[in-house]
Amino acid sequence: MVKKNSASVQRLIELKICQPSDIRQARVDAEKLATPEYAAKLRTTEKLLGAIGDPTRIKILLLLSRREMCVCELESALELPQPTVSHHLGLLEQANLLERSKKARWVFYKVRDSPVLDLVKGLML
Amino acid sequence: MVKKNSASVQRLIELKICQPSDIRQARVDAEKLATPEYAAKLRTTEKLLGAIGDPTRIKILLLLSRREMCVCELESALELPQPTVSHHLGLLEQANLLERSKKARWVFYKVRDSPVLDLVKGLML
DNA sequence: ATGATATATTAATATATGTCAATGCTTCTC
DNA sequence: GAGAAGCATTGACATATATTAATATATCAT
Repeated sequence: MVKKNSASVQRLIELKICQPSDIRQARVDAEKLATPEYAAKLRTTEKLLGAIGDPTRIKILLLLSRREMCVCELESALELPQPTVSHHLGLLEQANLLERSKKARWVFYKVRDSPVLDLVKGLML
Repeated sequence: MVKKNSASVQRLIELKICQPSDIRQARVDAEKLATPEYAAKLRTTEKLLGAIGDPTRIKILLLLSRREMCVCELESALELPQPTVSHHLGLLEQANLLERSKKARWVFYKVRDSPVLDLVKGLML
C-alpha cells in the first residue's frame, strides 16, 4: 500500500531541496485526502463552493441577503426567465445556503447564516 | 430607463405581501449589480470562487497550506499527470490564491493569505 | 369546478470545463 | 553544446453545466 516516490521527488530529497520528513508528511496528507470520510466531506464542500462560483448565483445571494424574496421578484430583478432562476435557486438550496417557505401561492427564499455567505458579502459589498 | 414591475410583482404589492419600498429597494440593488464597476468586481469574485469549486483544487490548497511544494511533488501526491496539475495550479494562481517561485529547475507554489483559503480550510480541516 | 397564477421539472441544446497526450520552452547536468 | 529534467502550453476529447422552451404541479380566484 506504500507508494514509491517518483524519480523527480527522489531527486528533490537527494539534492536536499526537500526534507524526507516533508515528503512523508505530504504522503500522509494525500492519503488522508483519499480516505472515504474525506471523499464525502470533499463532495459536500465541492457542492457548496461550486454553488457560489456562478455570477447569477452570487447576485441572487446578494439580493437575498437584504431580505427574503419570491421567485418572480428575482426573475424581475435579474431579468432572467423563470426556469433559469428556479434552477439556480435549487442549486443554492441544495448547497444549504437558502431556505424556502410558501406564502399564499408564492415561494419565498431566504439566506441561511453561513461563513460562505459572509465571504461572498465580504468580497462583493 | 426605469423598468416596469412584472404583473406578478404588481400583484405582490396589491396583496400587501411585499411593501412597495421593498420592491424599489430590490430594483436599486439589481441596478447596482448591473453597473460596470460591479460587473468587473463580479468577474473577479466569480473567478476566485470558481477556483475553489473543484475537488482537485481543494486538495491542492490543503496540501499547500501546510508547506510550499513543487509541481512534481503535487503530481506524485495527487497521482495525476503533470499537465492536469499544472492546469489547476494555473487557475489557482490566476485567482490570486497561489504564488510561484523557481528554485533550481523546480517551480514551487505556495498559498497566499486569503479569507477564501481560510474558508476552505475551515470547511475541510 | 374552471381557469389563471406561481413555481418546479423535463428535455434539448449550447457552452464551459476537466483531462491528458503531444509538444515547446527553459534550466540543469555532463 | 547535447541530452535530460521540470514545467507550461496546445489541442482534442469527454463530461458537466447553464439556458430555456415545453410541460407538469400546486395553489388561488371566481
